[in-house]
Amino acid sequence: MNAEILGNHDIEEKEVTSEIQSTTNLHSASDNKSVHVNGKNDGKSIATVAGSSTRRHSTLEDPNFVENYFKNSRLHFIGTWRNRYRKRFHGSSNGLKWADSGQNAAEIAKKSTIIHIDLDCFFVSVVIKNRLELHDKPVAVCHSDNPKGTAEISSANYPARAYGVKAGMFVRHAKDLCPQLVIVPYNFEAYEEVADQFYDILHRHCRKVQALSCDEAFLDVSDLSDVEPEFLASTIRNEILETTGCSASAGIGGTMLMARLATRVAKPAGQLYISAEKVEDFLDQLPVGTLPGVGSVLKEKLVKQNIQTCGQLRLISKDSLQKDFGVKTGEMLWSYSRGLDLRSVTAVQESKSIGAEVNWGVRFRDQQDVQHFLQCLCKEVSLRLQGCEMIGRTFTLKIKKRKKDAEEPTKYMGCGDCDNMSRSITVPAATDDVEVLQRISKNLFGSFCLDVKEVRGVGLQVSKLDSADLSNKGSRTLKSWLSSAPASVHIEQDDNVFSAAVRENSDYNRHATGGVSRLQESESAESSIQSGDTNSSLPPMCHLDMEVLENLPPELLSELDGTYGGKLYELIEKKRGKRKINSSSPHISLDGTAAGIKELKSIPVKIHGLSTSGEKEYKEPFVPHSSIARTSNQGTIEMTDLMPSSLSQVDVSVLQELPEELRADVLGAYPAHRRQQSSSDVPVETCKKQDEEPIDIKGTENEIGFSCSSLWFGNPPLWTEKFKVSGNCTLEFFSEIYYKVAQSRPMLSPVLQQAISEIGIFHDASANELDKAIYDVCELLKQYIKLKVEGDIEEIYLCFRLLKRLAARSQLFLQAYEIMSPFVQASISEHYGGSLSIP
DNA sequence: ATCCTCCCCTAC
DNA sequence: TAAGGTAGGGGAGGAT
Repeated sequence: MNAEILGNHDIEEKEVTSEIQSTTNLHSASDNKSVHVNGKNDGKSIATVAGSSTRRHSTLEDPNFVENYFKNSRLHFIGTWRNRYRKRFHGSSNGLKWADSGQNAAEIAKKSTIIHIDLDCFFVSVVIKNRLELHDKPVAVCHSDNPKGTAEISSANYPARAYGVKAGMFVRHAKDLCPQLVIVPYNFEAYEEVADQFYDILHRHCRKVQALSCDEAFLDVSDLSDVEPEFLASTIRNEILETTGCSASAGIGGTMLMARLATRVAKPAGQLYISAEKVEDFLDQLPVGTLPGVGSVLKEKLVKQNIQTCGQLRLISKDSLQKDFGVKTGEMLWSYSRGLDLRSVTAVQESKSIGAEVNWGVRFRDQQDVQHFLQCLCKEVSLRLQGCEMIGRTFTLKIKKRKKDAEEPTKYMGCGDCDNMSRSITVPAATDDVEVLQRISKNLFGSFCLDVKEVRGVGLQVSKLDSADLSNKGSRTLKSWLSSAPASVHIEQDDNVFSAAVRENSDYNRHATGGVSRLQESESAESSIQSGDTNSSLPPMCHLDMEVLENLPPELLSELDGTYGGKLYELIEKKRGKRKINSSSPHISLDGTAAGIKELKSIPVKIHGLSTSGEKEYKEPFVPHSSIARTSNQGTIEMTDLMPSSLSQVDVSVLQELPEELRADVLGAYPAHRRQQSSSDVPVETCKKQDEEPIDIKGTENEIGFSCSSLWFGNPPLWTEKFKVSGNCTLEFFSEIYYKVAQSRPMLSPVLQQAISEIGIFHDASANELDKAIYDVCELLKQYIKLKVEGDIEEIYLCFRLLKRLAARSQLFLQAYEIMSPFVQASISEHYGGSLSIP
């Protein structure tokens, strides 16, 4: 596509070349399509006919807004075209893949011949290809023909362009320029069909085809020495015209850069070959803005330096360009201005991210609207991931928020002038699961602390992708981890953990206690937190403590905002505004919640997929980070929370300051996976008494092949007794430590940590005894891994880091560590399809 | 140095 | 009324 699309009206009318615009109601099954024109053009275009009076244009009125929106979005069509193409042609006999020729850059530059081919004003041409009577009339593609409207022209044919009609222009403006302009609606189905024909033809003539868009491709014809490139281009163009009814233009050159530049000149319905000798002349007077990669911003910068043409650009040294525009950009400018381009024609690359966003028609009244929208968006993203058979680990939520003084946008239902913000989180195991996406996006949204009425756009992007079939298991496990809960607890599937917990009072108190115990990770933690009376009503907003609010985890804050009818964020913003803060900065000034957000962003444990390696993504668990450890007088919290929305993001003292019912809500909102984890912190018998699903620690052989007997059974667990009488002083020592630090919290990590802090160097026993001790420790670890691998991988990670530290001081632990490392990897791999990296 | 996140810019 | 998406790349700046 060349560029006729886009163009942001509210800002400027930018010249664009692409032609892809779209049109259409075609796929929509809705019975109320609009029809703009019926083949007449008597100088008056025919107004849109709406079939139903209840057309819905915003998130406020249409529960299926997201879905419908994408069906009708031209930009969505363009944006997703590449994926459709990939599916259609990838692996087919057309063979998008070819072996690397192994040429070096210089050879490529010398010998290559590239053809760039591009359909002329694609979106218009396709729609009018069978309507000859329109061919010499000015025609544009647009959603609506209302001359007063703010519908955007998506593509205009050449007669229309002669009047100055351009893509991106509002219809009313276009009609000012050209009153007889004929408006035709999009026809996405036809675009797909023509694009398929187009690529069929290209593949028939050339093996090396790189698809740029539905109407634009590069062909590397260097190997086709028996065919004259110009003749080939002309053959292809003729075939395209005959088959599709649409004209195409072609550029031919020694590099992708020159081929593409040639096409611009060749349009419409022509072709141009730029030989090596003519490159310099061609570039000399070429405006810098014409170069690919130079958009409006860069062009402005260049023009400010009085650099208008490539000839002028060539006079600047590479160093200077790199200094002014960055290393890569400077290099690009330097090369392109000389016609140099080292890129080679390649098949579609692996995708690095998948996402969906909506910045039109987004209007929310309250938290509920937001949640519904996020749900739909997550569903969409999840489906796209599944469609590509990908899963991902990093989730980025993008928000458009009305600028402080921005008025209602000129464009109907547009986003207008907005501040953009984005936040991301990386989780340990990749997923495509819609529920996980929902939970995560909800948290991320909460972290922005927005007045929902100001939101004008929302997008969710998933990156750190992995192939779904490789890591299937990991995804399942992550899902079960996130959504699991003790059997007796009913968790709302509508992801409203908050209200579910409040309804279920008894469970809720119990979990609240579990939550507290989780918070008291340090030795001398004391708890004065108790659940409050949940029956009392919420305190008036004016009684809320701002600091307390701002330290709540984002999810909870957004929940609370909901219970206050969406007024809470407004209040916070207002107070914050008074305190100072440059809220006009697009660089988010959410410092009030920064603590929680920081936690959200850092994931201490990471499993990297089988295909990735060498990633570093760890947070040192022993270094207390963020305000939690800093401000808590309850001791240090060692591990950050794996998942968003954890109570561990909250300073305990903050909890204590909360009004009782809020505190109860906080504890009730404690996420499901944490509750389970917490309950597993409770001695096993206690769990049983409470009728919770007992943790399976009885002697079943698991898949990896060890007996999971009972070392961790009981409180204190059996191993402590066994170690106490082992006769090995190190083991005895561990047993003692357990009683000292872990009795209230039967976990291994505090024991290991304490061992590290109490002992400098371990005095290992004699060889004989040592073997026995190693065996005992390994057995203990094995059973512990089995116990924790599903529900608390962080704990395993932490233990192994500690173990590694112990290994430096003790032969016993060194060997245990070496023996257990492969074991823990196998276990992690089995459950998550990845490995645990212990730096 | 090298990584990461949060942007912005660009193409289509 | 109208459907301002999607994805890659790069730079700034901070963490390690």
